Amino acid sequence: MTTAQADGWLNALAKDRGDLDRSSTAERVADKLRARVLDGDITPGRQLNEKALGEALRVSRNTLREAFRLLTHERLLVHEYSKGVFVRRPDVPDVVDLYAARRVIECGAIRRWPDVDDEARQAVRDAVALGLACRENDDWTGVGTANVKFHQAITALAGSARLDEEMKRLLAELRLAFHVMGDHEEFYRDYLTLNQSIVDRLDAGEVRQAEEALLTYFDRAEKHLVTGLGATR
Amino acid sequence: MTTAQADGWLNALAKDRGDLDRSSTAERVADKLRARVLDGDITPGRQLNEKALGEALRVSRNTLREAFRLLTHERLLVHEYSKGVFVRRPDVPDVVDLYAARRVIECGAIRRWPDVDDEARQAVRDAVALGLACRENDDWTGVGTANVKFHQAITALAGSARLDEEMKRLLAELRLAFHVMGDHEEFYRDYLTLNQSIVDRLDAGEVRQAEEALLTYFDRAEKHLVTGLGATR
DNA sequence: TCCCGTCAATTGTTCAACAATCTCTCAATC
DNA sequence: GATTGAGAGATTGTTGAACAATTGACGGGA
Repeated sequence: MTTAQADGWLNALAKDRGDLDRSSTAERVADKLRARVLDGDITPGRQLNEKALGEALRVSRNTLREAFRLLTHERLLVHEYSKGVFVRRPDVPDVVDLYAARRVIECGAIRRWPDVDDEARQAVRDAVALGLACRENDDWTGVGTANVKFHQAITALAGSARLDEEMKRLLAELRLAFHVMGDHEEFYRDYLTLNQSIVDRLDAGEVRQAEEALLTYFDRAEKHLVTGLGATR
Repeated sequence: MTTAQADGWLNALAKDRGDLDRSSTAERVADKLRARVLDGDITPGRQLNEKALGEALRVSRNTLREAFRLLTHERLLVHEYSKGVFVRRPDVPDVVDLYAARRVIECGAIRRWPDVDDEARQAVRDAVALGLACRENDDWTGVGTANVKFHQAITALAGSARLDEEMKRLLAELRLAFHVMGDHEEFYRDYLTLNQSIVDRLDAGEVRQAEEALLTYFDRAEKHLVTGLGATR
């Protein structure tokens, strides 16, 4: 047996284990593609050619196809048999589905507010503060990512890593929808103040009202996207 | 243009389109493996050897690896770099995480009861009825699957296909946990009566009480699994 | 205009090969 | 006896090539 002190070192090391986990080539390729897709560099609906992409990234077709599989399961790509993979292009039913899911998950999570530890709560407050700071500097991209952080922090209140993962996927998909209709960043202005009011109500112990405000946010954002997408067809 | 009658044929055919969608070999392989894993034929923790499995199923390693990717994303398998894939073996933190997610999703979904159409409600009632019928015949496996159907029907109240998919994954993972501790089917007896009371309260318009009963179910099931899993180490 | 082959391009699938990595065994050492 | 190190064998990671199957576009003919 080791000493208690040695155990402390071991535990500390165990925390860093993640850094040691090498990733496969397919995962690294997926990382690169994911970034391109989420930044809108590869526009929704566009096909990803296996041969061309494989040569550009210097990986074999097999490895590239593994990366495609990963991103398809993240719903960033869609796979049509014998046709290839395309960047997902969310439509109106998709958006409705996504917000139905968000309403359930985030409203369910926000109710846990009184029960969770303060670290989780602080993450929610920090996200709003970050958004305010970014607005101060007219950094609207920053406001957008802060908004994503806010909703991830809300989800984290539930205390489920699996739910956090799913929310990450849902938000990524919504980002695609924004790209389809051409990201009008000024809308974040409204959302930011709404987030602020949600936190205020939470801190005032008015969880029920905070949930209502959250639902208002969802209604507004959903309508925003639905009308925006409807105009593109 | 075709006649209205021809359009009727077309619409009828369009419904069968799903059957025509060929699935890739990898997906069919994944289907077979999924069934084996969920039935407990391949026990949690066991490694899946690429060469041996590929020869047994008569598919190439590449195709098999694609199937592995699919099941890994469904959380039925875990992939360790340079080591291979293993049947997931949920532990106590996994179970806690899973139930945290279920609490949020299913409680959020059940609140939609007053708003949803009757078809969705009937699915919930049918699942309970199916469970009762199976118990009548001492078909405890059937009671188990009816219980799964019940919770899927609850989730479906939210009206999000994405949420339904996620719940399917969560429940599959829980099935693995049951296999780890050795499925004691008699426990379903309690769950069935609890489900019954949930439906009764819903039909009485007592949504709030139904949610409480659901939470009771989660607490009991979680404790059941946690103690069961704790005993295995 | 519509129908129907033809053909090039792309994807689906398999195979073989080699590199990288892990695991097990067996000594050697302290 | 416990630990360390080297080496062999097995398994996975990745690639490139090959061929079959499918798609989509092009153009000829009615």
